[in-house]
Amino acid sequence: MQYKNTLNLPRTDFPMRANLVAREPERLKKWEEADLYHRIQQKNANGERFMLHDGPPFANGDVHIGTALNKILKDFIVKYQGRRARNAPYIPGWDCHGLPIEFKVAQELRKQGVEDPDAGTLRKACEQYAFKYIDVQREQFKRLGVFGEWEKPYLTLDARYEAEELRLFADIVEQGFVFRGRKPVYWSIPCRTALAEAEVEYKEHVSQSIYVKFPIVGQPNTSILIWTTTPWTLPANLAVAYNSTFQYTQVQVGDESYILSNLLLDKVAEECGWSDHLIMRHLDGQQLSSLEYQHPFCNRKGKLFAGDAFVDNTTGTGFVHVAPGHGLDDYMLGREQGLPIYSPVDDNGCFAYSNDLPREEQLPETLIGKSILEKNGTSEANEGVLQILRDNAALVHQEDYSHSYPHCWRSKTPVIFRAMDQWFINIDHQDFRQQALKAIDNVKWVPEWGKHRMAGAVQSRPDWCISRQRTWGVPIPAFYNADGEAILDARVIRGTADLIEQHGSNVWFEKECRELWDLVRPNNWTGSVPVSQATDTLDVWIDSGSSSRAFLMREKEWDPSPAPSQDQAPIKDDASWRADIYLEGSDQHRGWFQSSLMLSLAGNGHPPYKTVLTHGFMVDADREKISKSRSDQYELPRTSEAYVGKYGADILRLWVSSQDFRNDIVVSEDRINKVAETYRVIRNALRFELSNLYDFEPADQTVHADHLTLLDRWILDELRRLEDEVTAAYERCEFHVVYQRISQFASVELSAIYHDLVKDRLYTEPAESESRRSTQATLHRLVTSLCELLSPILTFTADEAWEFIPDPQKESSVHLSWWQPKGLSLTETEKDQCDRLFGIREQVLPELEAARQSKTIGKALEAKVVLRGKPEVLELAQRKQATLKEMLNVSQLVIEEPADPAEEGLEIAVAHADGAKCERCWHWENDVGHDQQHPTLCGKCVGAVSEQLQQSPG
RNA sequence: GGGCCUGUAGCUCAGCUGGUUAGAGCAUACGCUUGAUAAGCGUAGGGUCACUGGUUCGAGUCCAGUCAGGCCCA
Repeated sequence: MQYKNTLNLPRTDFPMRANLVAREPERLKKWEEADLYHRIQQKNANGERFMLHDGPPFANGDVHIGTALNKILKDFIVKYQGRRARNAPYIPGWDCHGLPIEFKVAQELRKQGVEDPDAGTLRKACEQYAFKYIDVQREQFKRLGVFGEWEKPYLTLDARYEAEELRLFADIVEQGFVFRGRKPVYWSIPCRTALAEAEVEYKEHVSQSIYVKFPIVGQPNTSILIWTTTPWTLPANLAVAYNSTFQYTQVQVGDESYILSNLLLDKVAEECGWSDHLIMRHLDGQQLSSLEYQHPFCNRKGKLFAGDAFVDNTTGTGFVHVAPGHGLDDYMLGREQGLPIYSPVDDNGCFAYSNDLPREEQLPETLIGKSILEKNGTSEANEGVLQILRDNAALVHQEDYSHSYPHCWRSKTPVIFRAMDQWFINIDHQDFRQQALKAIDNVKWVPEWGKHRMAGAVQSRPDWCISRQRTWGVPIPAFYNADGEAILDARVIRGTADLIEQHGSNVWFEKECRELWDLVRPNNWTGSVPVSQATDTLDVWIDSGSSSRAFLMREKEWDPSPAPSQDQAPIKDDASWRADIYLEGSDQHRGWFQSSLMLSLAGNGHPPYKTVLTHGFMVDADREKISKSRSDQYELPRTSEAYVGKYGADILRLWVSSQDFRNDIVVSEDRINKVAETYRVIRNALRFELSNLYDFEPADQTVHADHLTLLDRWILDELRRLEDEVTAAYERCEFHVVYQRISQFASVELSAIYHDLVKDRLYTEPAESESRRSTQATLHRLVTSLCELLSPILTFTADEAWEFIPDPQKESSVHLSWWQPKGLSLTETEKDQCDRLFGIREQVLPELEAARQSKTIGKALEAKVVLRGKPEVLELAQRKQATLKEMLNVSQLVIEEPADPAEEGLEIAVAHADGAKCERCWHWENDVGHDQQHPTLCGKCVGAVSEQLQQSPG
């Protein structure tokens, strides 16, 4: 007879192999058909509100693995909150405007032969492009198992969004934050256009490197020696920068005396061919700051300032000529020191007078009209300046200098830096910077250093340049009058917002000025009449940074989830619209976190968030940043799709959970493979539990907690601890703690101990026996709880396992289930008993191993363990002998008094078990063969088999 | 160059306010099992806590510096 068939061996259709890549899409479809996200929202509609506000990714390209990480982390939080019955919607967003799209689209249009598209054409194409990638990314995000309002995301190109953004902007304008100023931008002369960083290509270029004498006022024949590689910027020179940490030296060369950096002296002397220069004295920053110099060919004087940030010791003379209209460092220094942003260059790239200085202090007339654009390697402007320097005997040295220099991506010519009129937000308006710092203090930052970093960023940030000479963005609703003066008025902006809400922002670019003005002009307008509208767009950081107004404050319009029922009291807090949490990479301290804070604080009076959580960046296996230039060395492209396609979303999600995201995140195949091992351990533990519940009906077969066996109660006490710790970790968003705790619980408490020990009773006891039902009731609680605890992370697997749990009462998906603790607490007595019994086990296990090593036994069931000790030592072992025998997993346990009564402690002996091996339960028993009908069975199994035969005869 | 942060076994993490021979899990090696079997169990090895110096009776834990790496700024 096949006694194996009389055992209650595990059965389940829950597969051991996950095959996630193939199976996950099926489950996604199922969720979609069931409208699962909305069902969760319905169920939690009356729960406590928890709003995680999505930082909108840029609608461009495939989802990068780093973006996937961000979305998965957000999903952990939202899913956890939902499982705790909180009303936690997730409305994803997309950042749709901006240069990368415009740049890409312009290239594509050029390929189609459209050289200079008008604004309307370009914007239409950009919009299409953005929508295309919203679709692409939406599918990729959904594939990750992220739940959300995918079909109704918030988009920064949405007319409603743009309108609200402008209304927020109007409020800020009204308060006087916005002013017009000048700032240098990249300028392409042939294209007659400003360029953004992304439109600039760095190429090798040969420039003229020159040392120029700047005579010191009041010290005849004494000059500071400056260095530049752009002679044409000299007419715009207004200052000289030194480094206050360097030492400077005055040297005598013939009749002339020069001041320069001590460390660069030898190099300069060699280049200039000084053979017998004499060091006269050393100067420090203090002394330099009191000097004044005469411009070498313009009728004005300048001062020296410390510019430690950009004056270095590797090239030049240690003095950098400063032209605030022609360089970013120069501009910053100029702003600090209150210098004019002087840029005597017109749109054609030719020298021209400007309004920023009195005419008599400006450049010599002979230079006017000379072009900076290079032809065959030389430019009129450079040559003109060099000639004047030579004429004035101010040129000390000149040579060719090859270096990397920015070029226009279209015309391939070197770009120039040129100051242009821009709109700015004055960060210090009405003490705003201090207000912002105070607000930062009242936000919770996780990790805490985020606060310092944010404060540091706000402290040092310059005024915010918010205008861009671009087309694909929200227009700045400014006009110009006949005198070229700009008109920026809050009422006009609000009028424009209304217009845009109706027609979209293309209307601004498509309508003639007069028509537009008629539509947006305030009724009581008394100002000048515009002749043209501005074509600048707002910095895209204004777009996403306005989401507090455009999304959070009008969130009900974006979130179609059911509203809470009437009986809930409305929230009185006047800042109830604030998001509970923002979660983005640490780069956003200077990006979205900051733009959102500044705009919301200025426009809404509050920060937009209560808590800001940051995650680190992805790095390679060798902890270096992921770089495109090394992409061919990587196993997989760094896209979400590549990883999902190879491992499945749940492995990717588990990998995200496995690392402390506040630090850098290491991404490598090796790492993910290790996580996949953990996944298998967890999956197998679930499978074992499910496979032993095939004949369990929780409704009428469950065993009350009080009647469970000690071992069952013990594991449920462990489960309670797990539930507490995991829940606390979820609350703190420490998902790596969840991962560690659950994976260790699965491999130690469950697999190595509990599952291993209860197999015997599950398989060999009669199906209906109390101890088996007790264990099944316990397994049922375990697997239910594990599915719930895992569901935010293993979104697919937890739901898959959930379906196999026998329970007619349960929700149709684990994601609809509110967490109920399934653990329990042992009494003090029980706890003490368990501690001591496991203590004995700890001592016996090594002895069993020794017996195995010496081939006395193979598996533990072949062993007989003899414990000897004083009665008081063995009292518990005696009382709980059956439990202890089970815990040791041996066939025979003998408890004896010691041969020598003086002997202290516990003596352990292991021998081969007596009797014969029972064919059915594999225990070694002395009563095997006592039954005639079942000569190979032990007495217990004879009983079990007979019972079974009676119940199902035949 | 500046600001912020990180650096504990091959990997992922613990290690609270400084206190006995630095802990888990995974991975590895070697056994056992073959009734969770492309599974399960056991045992073992593996760390000068990045480095150097300091404070202290005592430091992975505090301080200073160095090195490596990350984000941001310049």
